[in-house]
Amino acid sequence: MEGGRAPGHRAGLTRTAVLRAARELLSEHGLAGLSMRALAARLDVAPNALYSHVANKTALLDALLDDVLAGVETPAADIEDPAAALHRLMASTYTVLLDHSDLVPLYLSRQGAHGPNAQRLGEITAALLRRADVTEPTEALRVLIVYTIGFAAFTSHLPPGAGTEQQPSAAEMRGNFDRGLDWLLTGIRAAADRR
Amino acid sequence: MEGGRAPGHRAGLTRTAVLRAARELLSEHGLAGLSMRALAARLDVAPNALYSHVANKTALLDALLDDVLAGVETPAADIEDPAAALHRLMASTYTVLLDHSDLVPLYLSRQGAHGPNAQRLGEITAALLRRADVTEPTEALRVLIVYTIGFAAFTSHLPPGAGTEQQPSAAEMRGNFDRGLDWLLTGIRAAADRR
DNA sequence: ACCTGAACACCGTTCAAGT
DNA sequence: ACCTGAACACCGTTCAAGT
Repeated sequence: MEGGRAPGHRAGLTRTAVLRAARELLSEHGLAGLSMRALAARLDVAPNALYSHVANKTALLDALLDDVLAGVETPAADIEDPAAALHRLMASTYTVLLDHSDLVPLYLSRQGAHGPNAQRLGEITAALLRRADVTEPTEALRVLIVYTIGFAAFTSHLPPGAGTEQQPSAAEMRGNFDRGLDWLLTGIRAAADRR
Repeated sequence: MEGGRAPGHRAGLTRTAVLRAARELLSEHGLAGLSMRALAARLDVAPNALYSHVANKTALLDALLDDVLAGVETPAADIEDPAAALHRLMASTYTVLLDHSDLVPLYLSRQGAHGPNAQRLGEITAALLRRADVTEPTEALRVLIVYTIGFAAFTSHLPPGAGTEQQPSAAEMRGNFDRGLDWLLTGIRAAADRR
């Protein structure tokens, strides 16, 4: 009687609740811990009840992937220095991906997300590349995306105590990412200037 | 009596035979089809018999990963143009990875292979970077490896009939890879020249 | 419309026992 | 040393049935 939106005695499961529980399960137990059965158990529901709210596990994961990208910091459309803005945009993407490192392997196996957030980021990046007079903005966009997700995938799989030659620390990888991003953007602009 | 090396009536399983069967299973049914049970069935053996020859599934996959790298074409140690040799080496790696596209996701989740073949390739690449007067050969090496495996991972997951804006064809991806590799090597050399 | 019980067709791995 | 039978503790998904 006090405003609860579930009138009856049913579980009152929601798609939103399913996705939230999936995120919690993921951050607590990793990708391996996110099974449909574990998810159902956490929601006090039979495993197959989930299929009333998500088509299947793949669809659930796709929704999770696109949601994460909402956290990427995007520059204003009329920013002065498009080259610097490109660096910041990719760096922010890298940060956000690593904040959800359990999901990173999935970005790779699906070639990124494809929901509304992913689409928006792609358009912003393409616009910046055009404003930076890059001759092949479509190719450069793909290279930057692959580079960023690939690097995040490598970094996300580091074991907790790392710092050897074979297993660099996350901080070292971050440094490598930034340096490589500079090299890439330098090379892209050199090609544009040469035209 | 005619030279068979298995004297008795046992299966006569070998580590080599297990690995070979795993490669066959992989190329025929993909990574999802490579289960320990399917592998045992193909070898007419109980599932747990495999554990006499490989420690577990992870060890089996690690061996598979390093084996593939034996196919990468390496330049002579005294090649004239180290920059061009670097491009060819990474391009050959990309080709070899895509020839075994089912394994590519595994390279990522384990940050490359770590067997003898992987080690040898790493040393050759590092030597080329030093000969090209790159100021940070270790960082450049990691960036190149991540770039190559990352790109292969993207390409390897393309659905058979591809060619749209969202889903480029494998040929387009190959072009993107080469262009991006040029950009990267250009940026790396620009940093070296600037010093 | 949403949820349950039960089942189907699988996994990787371990253990005790045989030869 | 190598293999088997049997089991343990899981998976994702579907189907028929209930409310």
